Amino acid sequence: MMNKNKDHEKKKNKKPRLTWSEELHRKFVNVVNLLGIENAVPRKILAFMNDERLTKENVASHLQKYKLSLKRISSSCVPNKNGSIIGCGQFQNVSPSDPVYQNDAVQQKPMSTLHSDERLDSLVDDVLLQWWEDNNQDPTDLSDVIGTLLNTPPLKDAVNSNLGSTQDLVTLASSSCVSHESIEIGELRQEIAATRNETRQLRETIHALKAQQDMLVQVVLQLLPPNVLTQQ
DNA sequence: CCGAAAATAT
DNA sequence: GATATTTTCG
Repeated sequence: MMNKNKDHEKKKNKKPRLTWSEELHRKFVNVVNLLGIENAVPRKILAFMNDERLTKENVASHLQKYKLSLKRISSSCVPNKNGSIIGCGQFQNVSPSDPVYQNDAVQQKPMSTLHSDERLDSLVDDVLLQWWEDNNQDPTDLSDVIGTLLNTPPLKDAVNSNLGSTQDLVTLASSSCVSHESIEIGELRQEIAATRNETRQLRETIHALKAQQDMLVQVVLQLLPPNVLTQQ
């Protein structure tokens, strides 16, 4: 009808172009990790995210891009698997400026080579505190509450690796203490033991919570297929 | 409904 | 021109 009326000023019933803020993306990744890339299909993701801003198409589109980025990353880690010729000289050629690292989650925790003390601190400050912080946030947001734990893939690994290095910590601390002759080695040991114990408890808590969440996810998934409201 | 590809918008 | 997001298609 309207002559040369471009779609410009037409904001009738059209939703404005969605932009995936970091917050939205984080939520998205949370849910995807929660469901597992396996069952992460648009409808379920949408239901779990439960965000009025989103439409199934939005999610589908973002999922497509997300999978592509995952694909790129994994393939750059495992160049090939052909049991034939061609010496495996393939090097990773994904520069830090690669869009993959800038746009999509998949952030690596740069704390794998820190020294014992720092590692412990990192564990507490950078991971666990983060976790608590996130978990204590607005408990009305299902996706956030549920996703937080799994949201931080580095969490489990970080905890385990640090837990594993606790032994080293003990020996390290002991030796350095001995060399400085009698500096309350007893207290030190105690402290170490306490920390160790604390860490163990935290790990247990995390395991428990994860189990709870996994269970919850299963329940919701069972409840989903029928006809959960999915229209926006 | 899903995922991939083509079309647009930024 | 490159990306991000939307729309079309199978």
